[in-house]
Amino acid sequence: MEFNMDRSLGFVLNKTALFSKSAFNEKIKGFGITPEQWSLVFRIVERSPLSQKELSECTYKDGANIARTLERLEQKGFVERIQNKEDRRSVLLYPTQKAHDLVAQVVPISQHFNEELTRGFSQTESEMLLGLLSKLENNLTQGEHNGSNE
Amino acid sequence: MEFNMDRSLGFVLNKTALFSKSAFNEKIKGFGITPEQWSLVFRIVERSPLSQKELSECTYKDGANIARTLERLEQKGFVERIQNKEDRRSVLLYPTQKAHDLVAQVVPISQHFNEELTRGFSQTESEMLLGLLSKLENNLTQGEHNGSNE
DNA sequence: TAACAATAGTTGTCTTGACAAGTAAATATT
DNA sequence: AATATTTACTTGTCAAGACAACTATTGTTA
Repeated sequence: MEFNMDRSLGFVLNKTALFSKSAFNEKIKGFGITPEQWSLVFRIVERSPLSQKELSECTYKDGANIARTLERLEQKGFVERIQNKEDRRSVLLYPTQKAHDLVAQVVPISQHFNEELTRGFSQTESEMLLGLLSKLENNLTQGEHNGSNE
Repeated sequence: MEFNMDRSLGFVLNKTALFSKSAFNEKIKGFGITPEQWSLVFRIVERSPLSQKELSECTYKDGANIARTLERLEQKGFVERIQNKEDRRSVLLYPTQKAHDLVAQVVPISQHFNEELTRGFSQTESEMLLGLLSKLENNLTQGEHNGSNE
């Protein structure tokens, strides 16, 4: 059947992403957050006040999952959710001091982690990898619009 | 705080992998399987008879998750689990005819999907991407052995 | 203005991943 | 041979992703 799964990009991509997430989780679990939670907290500190919809867009996550993860972050004291006066359907997200402290501590860890991921990479290789991943993503998101018959 | 999450490799990798998995899911959901289930069925057809442990190793998945996904695949009639006579702790996995038929149909779809992912890539770029991902994975799995102080 | 559609969030369900704890069988140790 | 350890698998729990159905609010339009 001549199909090599170990060289199948989808499979490799998924595997590598899981490895990477797991390794990053190791680095930050001491702070009481997961990698997904970290990405939300970072965005909120970076862009507050923003709505859940906006957070959903900039993290590429489903609104439903955002809602439930925010619930946990609120319980753990990283985020406050306040109803938007201008649009009472939406909620505005605010980071607590604890969130600011977290960002101050975890940003250097994230930076170091990224360096670890690309250990032994030339500057060109790092850029190339990001570039190819983004090109790949474009192929996918464009494929959503036109039919798949080509 | 000067940290660009959109150029953070871990974040980008995770996002791209999810996009890719979701797009592949679109292609195969008509067959009644998920991408993860597909990877198991393919390996079983490719390597049967094999144990859950061996399947776990070649798919890089947790034994517990393998067990539960196999349960679903068994219910759906893709796999049979038969106790190993030589080692009664372990189970040998056998594909059904339905699994063989599935592989015959989905392998071409997977191949085409991989081409779609790398649309507009030169041969060199495709190789480069796989190579860089594998280099990145090495950085992670080596990091498990020595300390993180370097 | 009343009916309708669109939007922001929430809740439910299923699948998967990570991880811990458990069982049963095989292997190693004494 | 009896005890301990390791191994293969199972089960439970939580976080998360995908997706559908739902509520409340806002926007549109007839």
